[in-house]
Amino acid sequence: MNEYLDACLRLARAQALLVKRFDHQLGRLHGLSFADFQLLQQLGGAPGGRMRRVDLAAALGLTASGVTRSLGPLERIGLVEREPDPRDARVAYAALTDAGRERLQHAEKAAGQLAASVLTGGEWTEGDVPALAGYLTRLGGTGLPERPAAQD
Amino acid sequence: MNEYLDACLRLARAQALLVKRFDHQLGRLHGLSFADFQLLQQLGGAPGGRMRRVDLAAALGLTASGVTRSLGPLERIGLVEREPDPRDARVAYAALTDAGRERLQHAEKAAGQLAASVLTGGEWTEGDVPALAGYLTRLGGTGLPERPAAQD
DNA sequence: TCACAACAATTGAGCACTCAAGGATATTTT
DNA sequence: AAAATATCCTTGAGTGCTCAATTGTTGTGA
Repeated sequence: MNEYLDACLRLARAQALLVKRFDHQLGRLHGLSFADFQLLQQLGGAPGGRMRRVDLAAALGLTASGVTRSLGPLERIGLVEREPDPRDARVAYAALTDAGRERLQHAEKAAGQLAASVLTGGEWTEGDVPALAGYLTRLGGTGLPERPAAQD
Repeated sequence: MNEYLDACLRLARAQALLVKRFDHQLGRLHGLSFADFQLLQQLGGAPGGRMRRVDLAAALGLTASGVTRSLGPLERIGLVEREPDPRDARVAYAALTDAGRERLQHAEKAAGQLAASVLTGGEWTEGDVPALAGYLTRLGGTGLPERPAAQD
C-alpha cells in the first residue's frame, strides 16, 4: 500500500469519526445532523437566506434529489420554507425561516466550539490548521459558504 | 465561522469527492465500492485472511450490523465466505476466498494508482502527503490494515 | 451448580444519500 | 411557429449505514 492510498484511507476514517462527533453534538443540542447544519449554513450565507434548490444542491455537492429529501424534515419542523419563483415555474427556493436563522446561529456556535476542541491543544500547533485546510482545499474541500469570520 | 470549523467542513467536502472518485474507479474496474475495498483490505491484512465479524466491525469503524450487511453481497458473489468458530458458537469469521484475494490485489493496485493521481503533481510537494497523513492520524484516521508498503 | 451479565450476530426500521424516470416548464433550434 | 433540447423538481428503488430489539451462547460470581 503506497503512502497516497494510506492518506486517502486516513481521510475517510477521520471524516467518519468527525461526522459522528458533529452529529452527536448538534443532534443533542439542536436536533440537527451535521448534514442539516451544512445545509442551513449554505442558506444562511446566501443573499436573503434563500437559494434555488438546484443551486443549493450544487453548493452542498449533492443531487437535486438529495436536497429535496434533506429539506423535507427541515420544512416540517419550520426551519426552512419553500418559495416559488414568480418568473419561472420550474424553480423552487429554499429559504431560512426566522426559527431557522436562530437555530443556525446556535448550531454554528456549538459547531465552532466542537471544531475548536478537536483541532486545538495537544499536538496541534500554530500552522497546522491552515496547512490542513490548504491540503483539504486541494482535495476538493471547497464551496464553503461566505461567512464573516467569527473569532473564538 | 472560525478556522477550525472551516477545516472540518473542508474535510467533509474533500471526503465526499474522494469517495465518489474511488467508488467510480473501483466500481467500473472491479465491481467494488470504496467501502467494499476497505473491507476486503482489512481481511487481506488479517492472519489467514480471516477475522471475526465483530473484530472486522471494530477495524472498519462500523457496527456489527453494518458489517453483516456489507458482507452479504460480497459473500453472494464469492469474494468472502463465512466460517464458524469450533470453540465459540456465537462467533462467525469472515474470510477472503481465493477469488476475493485476487480481486483485492487488482483493486489495491487500481486504488493505489488513483490515490497517487490525486495526491501527486500540480501543487503537491514532497512533504505534503506525510504531513497530511499526520494530521489525519491525529483526527482519528487510524486503524488501517498492516500491509507491506507497495512502492509505485 | 446456577443465575445473570456480557458477548456475537442478525433483522426491522429509519436516516442519508444516488440514480433513473417522469412531469412540467423554459430555451434553443429548425 | 413548431419541434427538439435543456432545466428543475419530485418520486421509486436501491445502496450503505445506525440504532434497537432479539436470539443464542459463553463467562463470571455467588
